[in-house]
Amino acid sequence: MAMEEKLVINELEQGRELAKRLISNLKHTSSVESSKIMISEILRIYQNAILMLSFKEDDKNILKRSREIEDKDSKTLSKKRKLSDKKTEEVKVFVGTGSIDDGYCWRKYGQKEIHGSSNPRGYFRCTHRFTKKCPAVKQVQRSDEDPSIFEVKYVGTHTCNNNSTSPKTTTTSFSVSMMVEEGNRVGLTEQTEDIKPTKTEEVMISLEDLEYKKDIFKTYSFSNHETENVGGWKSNIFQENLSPATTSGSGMTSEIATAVEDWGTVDSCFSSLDNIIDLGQDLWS
DNA sequence: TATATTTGACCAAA
DNA sequence: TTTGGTCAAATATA
Repeated sequence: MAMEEKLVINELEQGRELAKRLISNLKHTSSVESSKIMISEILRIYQNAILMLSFKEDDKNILKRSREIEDKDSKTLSKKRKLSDKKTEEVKVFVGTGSIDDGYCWRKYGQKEIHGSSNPRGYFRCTHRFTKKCPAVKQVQRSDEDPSIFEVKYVGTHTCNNNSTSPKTTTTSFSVSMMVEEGNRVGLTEQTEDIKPTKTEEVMISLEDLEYKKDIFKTYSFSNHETENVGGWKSNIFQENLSPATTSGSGMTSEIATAVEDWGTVDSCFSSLDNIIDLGQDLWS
């Protein structure tokens, strides 16, 4: 049985146990608050399980689509713009919920103002681009229509297998405790998708959805730290309004730094997700 | 000191 | 010529 499946089962079992305790609670106590907390936990656990399954589906989609495009011919490369060809050779498409943080390490290498868009687009490459010749690239841009939504475009296939041992090693009991500590948000996430029928498709992910993913990732201990990430890294997915030049920043840097410090036990590879999430929390507050 | 981010410049496609 | 994507030097951070 795959690790992901075990984790999902573990989540569901916890949900069942909590439901039992809730029943007992309702029989023997009159504490409405404790019952509410349990209901909240149960809903979160099931949401976790759903999202974990979503991740698995995403992986299948990636593999399927990558195979479809793999046989394209390569062109002669100029010294620059190496990645331009990758767009026609390998396009990873994330469909569904689990897409923005796939457990890979991303390093920002550029940011551009996009014509007709009020928000800049950030360019990220796999951290292992040079060490493992991993060609994966992704672009992240805040939606004009809804600033709380990020449009994420994945280009290229990971050859680093960086997430092969990722996340999924610890028990989920920790996740529950983290969730309780973090608040009482309950209910299903609302997600918008915009799958375009082009070679590169985009997925729009709500920050609320990311918050739930953050909860999930906190359930894991990340043991596959690459040596090049030992020191950790702070990357803000987006920076805006720092300068009016072709590239600009967003004033999120300090928030991100704080966020990463507060989440020190988590693999730095996930800091990009954390950055997005923290921005989202700012939006909510 | 090593690693990550910022950002102006460069390049190619449209 | 405009625009999007990338490079790489400068800068920031741990």
